[in-house]
Amino acid sequence: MNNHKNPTIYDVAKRSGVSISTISRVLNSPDKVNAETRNKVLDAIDSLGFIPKAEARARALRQTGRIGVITPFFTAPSFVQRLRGIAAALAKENFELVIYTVETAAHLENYFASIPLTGNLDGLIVMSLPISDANVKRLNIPTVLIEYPNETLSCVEIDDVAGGRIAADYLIKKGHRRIAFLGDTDLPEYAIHPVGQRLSGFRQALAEAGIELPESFVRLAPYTQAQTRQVAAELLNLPQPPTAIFAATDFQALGVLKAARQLNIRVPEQLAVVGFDDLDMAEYADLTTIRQHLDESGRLAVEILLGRIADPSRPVQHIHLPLTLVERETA
Amino acid sequence: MNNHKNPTIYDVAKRSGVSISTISRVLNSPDKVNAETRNKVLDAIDSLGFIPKAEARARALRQTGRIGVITPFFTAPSFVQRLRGIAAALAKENFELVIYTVETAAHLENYFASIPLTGNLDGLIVMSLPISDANVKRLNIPTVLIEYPNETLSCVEIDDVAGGRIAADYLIKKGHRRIAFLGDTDLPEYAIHPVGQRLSGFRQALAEAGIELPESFVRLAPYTQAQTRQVAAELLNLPQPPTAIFAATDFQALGVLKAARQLNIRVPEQLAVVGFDDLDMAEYADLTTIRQHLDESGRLAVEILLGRIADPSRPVQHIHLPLTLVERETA
DNA sequence: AAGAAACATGAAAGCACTTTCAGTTTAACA
DNA sequence: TGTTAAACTGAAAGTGCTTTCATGTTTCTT
Repeated sequence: MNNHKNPTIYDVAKRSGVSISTISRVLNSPDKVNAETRNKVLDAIDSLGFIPKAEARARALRQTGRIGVITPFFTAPSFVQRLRGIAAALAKENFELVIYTVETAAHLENYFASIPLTGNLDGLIVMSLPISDANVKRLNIPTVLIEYPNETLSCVEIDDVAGGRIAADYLIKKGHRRIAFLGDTDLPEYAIHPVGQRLSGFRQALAEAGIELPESFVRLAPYTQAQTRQVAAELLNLPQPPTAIFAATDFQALGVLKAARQLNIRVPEQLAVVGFDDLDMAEYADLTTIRQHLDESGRLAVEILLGRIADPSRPVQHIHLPLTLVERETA
Repeated sequence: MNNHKNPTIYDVAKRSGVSISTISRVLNSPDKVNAETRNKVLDAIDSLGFIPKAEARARALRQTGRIGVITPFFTAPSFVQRLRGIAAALAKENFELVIYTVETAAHLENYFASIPLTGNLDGLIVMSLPISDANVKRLNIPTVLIEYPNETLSCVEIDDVAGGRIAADYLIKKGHRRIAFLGDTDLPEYAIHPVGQRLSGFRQALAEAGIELPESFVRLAPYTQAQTRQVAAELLNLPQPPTAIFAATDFQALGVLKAARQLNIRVPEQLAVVGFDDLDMAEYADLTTIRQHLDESGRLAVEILLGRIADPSRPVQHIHLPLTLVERETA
């Protein structure tokens, strides 16, 4: 009857003509069962391909650890690259990787409500997402935050403000005076907004150097190639166009490069472009950019987390990953 | 009494003065419970430190709400894009995504040995990895293969041979006669080799059109930008260089474009380039390519898998995703 | 104000096993 | 042959949770 389903110990019992108790005994204390009966049962188990589930589960939950990652749904390449660092570090340690992608604020709230209770995890990494103090309090497992600071939790932070400064300083040093900013507007309410920070560092550095940043030079575009190109083109078609553009994201920097190419503007001679992230793509495009060590940030988060799991008494760590300028051909 | 033990929902029920059904409800469908009652229950849960036992839940539910994906370690962007499709589809259905990354053959074998026993998954997706008949037999949960055919398991297949033909036919139609192929050599023993198939389709189509494919026009390079560029440059520096190159992968197509740019070879006027995959990057680079609907393949695999989980009597499905040529600016 | 519809809750029946307890065999021994 | 201890085995009572069904309560119609 129950032919190709998942067999239970009832099926085995029927098949071997004994009661379920005996099956259970064969499994758990074989010596208490008559050898003949035992063999009959074992045969039945084999022929049915029976796998005792509870036991398997128990073993699963004990032997291999599970760590969860809550991440914005990975459209942006930078998330993926961080995730890659996490996966790499985890694979080495024989931990399972459970991924929770969030697409709405409710989604996120939901995860925070249920994961600590029911997630069955040994540790949690929250990637590029904000977490309220209330939710922090609810967390009953070791947790590491990436790209979001918190007093009581370990974090791997990126100093986006400093990143903005680095970009500005570099462009200023190169002699540029008309420098524009291009960021993204995709700011779903549940996400964090590093772009704003990058802009603010950028602003500060320009101000300190006594360089004006007209509002027409600060542009935001949705996070798509087409729209970024469009906005970049507007910038470049200004009567007094910028001689340099700092894009808050490599992905958008690529859009700028593309727009420049279409307008026959030579890079870096007529237009310097600096990105942010140092995605894999940046190397392909020879993009000068601010590297934030995406892979590394993931790896580091895992390291801290596993340390904490192994020894919960370890102190909370707040790590600031250094940003570095990668000088390539676009600026 | 049961003071510092592991509290159960019975304890919570007693503490909050409601029945266990209500506890279960606030855990699983909070909106079905009066807010006041819910808060009482939540308080009790908090103060008891109650954590529902996953095993009991899984037993009652007869499913775990977790589906696993075995994937090659995601260096190649195409894996990630497929994964994205999977994650998107799964999140909608409220399933957890557990990722197992494979880096060695032993690793893979290991997963196949342990996952059926211990994985405690409702279903499994095996992405771009081969699976032996012996391992197929061991699998005791619904499984869908991506990019690898199997008689007894559902699969989402890519017709790489046809893809190679499409590329060749297109370039031939465009008038090219000296057409080269650039594939990758990173063929770890555990992985599948779609590039070989693409080459073979490409070869066939050329042969049928009576066009010669000299061995010097078939080049393989490791899957890195630098080495791809190098090999592409060699191809382009041949005394009789090709007028078109079919790269087995978008990632490598980008390398070719880059090499051409460095050699001041105009694309598509002097050199046509066709890629394969249609990665996000392809759009940025305006690359003409063979689209294999990566996201879609992931989504589809999930759909089939969940269908099978819901109703195991559904027949095995073998889906061939259509390949389409996306004509952009490089050929 | 009566009846309908919508809500909120609890009782109880699973789910797939484990374990205790008591009954039945069997084998050994006088 | 009759006892008896040892060895087996099954019935049944858990285990912690979900879910259906039924019963009470509200709230809404008209």
